[in-house]
Amino acid sequence: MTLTGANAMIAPMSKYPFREIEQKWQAYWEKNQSFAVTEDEKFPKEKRVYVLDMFPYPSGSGLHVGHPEGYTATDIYCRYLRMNGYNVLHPMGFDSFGLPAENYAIQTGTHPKITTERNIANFRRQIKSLGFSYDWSRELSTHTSDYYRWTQWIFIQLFNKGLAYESNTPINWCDNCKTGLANEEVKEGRCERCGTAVVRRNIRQWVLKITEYADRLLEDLDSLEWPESVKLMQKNWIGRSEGASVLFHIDGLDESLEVFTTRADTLFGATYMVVSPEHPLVGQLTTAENKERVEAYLDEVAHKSDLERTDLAKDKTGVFSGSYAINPVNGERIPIWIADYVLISYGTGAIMAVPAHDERDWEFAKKFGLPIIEVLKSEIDVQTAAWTEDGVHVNSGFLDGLGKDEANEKMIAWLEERNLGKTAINYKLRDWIFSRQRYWGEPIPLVHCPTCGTVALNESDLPLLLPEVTSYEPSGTGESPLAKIDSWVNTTCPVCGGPAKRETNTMPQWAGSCWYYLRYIDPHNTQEFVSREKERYWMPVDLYVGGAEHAVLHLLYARFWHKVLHDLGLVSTSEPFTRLVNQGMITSYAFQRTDKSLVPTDLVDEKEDGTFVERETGDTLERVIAKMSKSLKNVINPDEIIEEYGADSMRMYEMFMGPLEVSKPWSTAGLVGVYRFLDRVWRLYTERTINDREVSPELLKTVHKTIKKVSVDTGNLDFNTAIAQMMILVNDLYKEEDLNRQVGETLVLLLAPYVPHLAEELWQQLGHTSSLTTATWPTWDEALTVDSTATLVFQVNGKVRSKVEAPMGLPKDEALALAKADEKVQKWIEGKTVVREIVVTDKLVNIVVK
RNA sequence: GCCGAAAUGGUGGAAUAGGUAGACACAAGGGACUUAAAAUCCCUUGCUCGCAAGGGCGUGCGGGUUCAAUUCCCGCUUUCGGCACCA
Repeated sequence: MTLTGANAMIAPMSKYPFREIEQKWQAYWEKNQSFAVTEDEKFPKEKRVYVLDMFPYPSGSGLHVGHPEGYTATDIYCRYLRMNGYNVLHPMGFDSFGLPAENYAIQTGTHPKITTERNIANFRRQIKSLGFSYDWSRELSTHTSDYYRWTQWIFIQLFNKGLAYESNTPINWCDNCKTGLANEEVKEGRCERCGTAVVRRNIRQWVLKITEYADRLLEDLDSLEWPESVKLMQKNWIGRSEGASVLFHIDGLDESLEVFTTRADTLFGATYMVVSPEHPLVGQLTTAENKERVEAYLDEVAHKSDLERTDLAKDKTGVFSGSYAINPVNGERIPIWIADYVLISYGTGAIMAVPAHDERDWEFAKKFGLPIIEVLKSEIDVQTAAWTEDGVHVNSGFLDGLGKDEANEKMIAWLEERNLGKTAINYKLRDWIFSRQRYWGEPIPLVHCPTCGTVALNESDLPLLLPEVTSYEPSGTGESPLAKIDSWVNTTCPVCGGPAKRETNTMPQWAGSCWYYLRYIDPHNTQEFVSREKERYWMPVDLYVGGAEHAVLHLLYARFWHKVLHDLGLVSTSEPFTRLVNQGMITSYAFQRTDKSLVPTDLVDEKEDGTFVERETGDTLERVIAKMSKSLKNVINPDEIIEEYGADSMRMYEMFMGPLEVSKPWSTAGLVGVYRFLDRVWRLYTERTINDREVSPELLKTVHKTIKKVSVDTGNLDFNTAIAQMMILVNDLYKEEDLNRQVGETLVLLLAPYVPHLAEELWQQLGHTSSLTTATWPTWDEALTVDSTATLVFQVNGKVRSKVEAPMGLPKDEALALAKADEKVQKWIEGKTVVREIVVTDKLVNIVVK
């Protein structure tokens, strides 16, 4: 019983010697430095292209089949561009600081550098085994001091520009492990390692002022050729909203509460206010008789995990502070409540509540018996539900009868006149918390001096090396392991020379990936992070391919750094990545019981009729598509695929599966189909006579159509349809007795970007002594791609009744006559009245009858 | 809940300035070769009624626009991805 549906291996049975071929040509490319590029001035600007892959984190589990998908796509594109006369920069490297290596170090005591470099070696071997045309002389890893020296240097530029500041901000804290946790270490509100509920704890952090760039990060999105969905995600993440800030005086206190609202026009309906539990005025607002209850509430909130606090389904909670604010439009005294549905991180941390027209405010008002006043004419009773649609203003004094925009404008003008409010803009985007209390990251190159304050290291003192430590455990105080090394922490101030202490925080993993694309341009420069001239030669990145999981954070952070560098005059472009393509995820098949639980693939049998059963119980299972995961035993290992079928099959199959951008399930059976195709190609050249006998006009047409389709599709990254067309050509060639040399050469050239090893080998067997890497892409003759006849479809009332082959460009009246003369058509129009006749040249004739 | 993407044969997918639905491949079936099997080559293959000729149905579901809808419009359903009370 085979398990084809579960991706069992199917041993190939043929002679196509992919192992020897692939080893031979990989060695050839390496020896000849075939893909090393220089800033050659003979290429004009428009013939220089920078094609970038998102570099991988070298994890211990090795390359996933998802990695080669994007890498193959860019590789094909690069090889295609080179054959079309472009100078192509195509580098690869490793994003090698990061949590898994550190956690492994904590468990085993192995230095993260050792595991990381071992993993890099494995990744490099795996990537090279696929024959990608990277310029390996430019390889970089973010954890090396040659690299992070410049990451630190860029940080100093940000610091000197006033874009870095210290702030106490909450982090995820595990009381048991005595350590801060990254978001990805928090699973369902609990510590991933020990299961303890995660609490929030304030800690001193370095923060970068990305919000200062919010508007530009938003506006410049319009200039980018990125997927609309990614642009939209970034837009929503930045979350610009226009509204007004309004001041509410607090009754009996010499203080005001400022709120941000997008609907100042509903101010007459504001019946209470809410401040976030972390709001700085909470203490002052709380009156003596409410003190106990407020404190109990604050305590309760502090002990809630983020999960509990942000659970949308939960009941609203809150407590009355005892204080009242004055609604500026009508002088009403309205109660001030404290509730955790108001976030300190957005707006001012305080809101005016308009329960009649806001879901959340309505729920809260109902629960605590607060008044609900309709101010927008509603189609429902606002006492029974919130009315969140538009309506003309009622109960709103000078706004009555007005629509939303007009009322809003009038209200803001009214507030401005009295100094009670003004237009305001708010962003969801928050400043970027940039420090981590970790070992395996770039040390932040700052020193805390008792006399000079916090100062940056001199640039000549970079790199600030990551010191050796004896233990990778966090310090237990929330500080990084670096804080435990007195000899490292105690230093001298770079300004006054007096005793000072080093910053012990390290940078987040994002730091290295924020600028790596610039370092590839000039990776061995010891004087600058990148030379001006080289930067101008290559930037911006023309095509950037990677997973959609980086749609927001990495791409937003990198854009932010790039804009800062641009403002400092250090890079020439205002955006780093002109065109972005997200490759889809490669999923796998999984097997589902009727209760929707999944069964690991190795416990499934496929029956003769193609259905699947659970081996132990014999129950029928449904085949579904799921992410590859270790627990489901449906992970495909690229090494095994390359061993069994070769790198060329792997490359071409991943491109043939479907469009690059969509997610698609891996099927080893499908891979075998591509393997068979390559084997057919091989035998075409090795088992047939190659001669110069003239080819038939039909075959010549297929050849030119193929050149055209493969050229256009490859340029558009539509690889699946390009491959299909090459298969059509090969099928046609199999109908011939021998192989025309020129046609054979053309096919090899078209195959070259897709299956470079096989193509090089065939090219050599055809007698060429130079590598395909310098060959010229074939051109097509448009005249030879045009068909002489077209299939005319005859429809009666929109239904296809007959088809004929007719000469191209047949005049409409002749086409119509042809249709009317058609026997089958006549049968359908016989005895009926023709009411309309539609002729589409070379396509169809539609006769409408009654 | 909100935002986004998608839904086409047994399977992956092709085709949209509206004009032959199912290219190419997998799987399945048949044939050739073979002592036999594998490999290879050739053929068939959306469903359905029919001996056939031929007909009917068919691109998630329900409507609409049109001579003509996978494609455009309105309303749903489901799946996947992202975000989490954003005032």
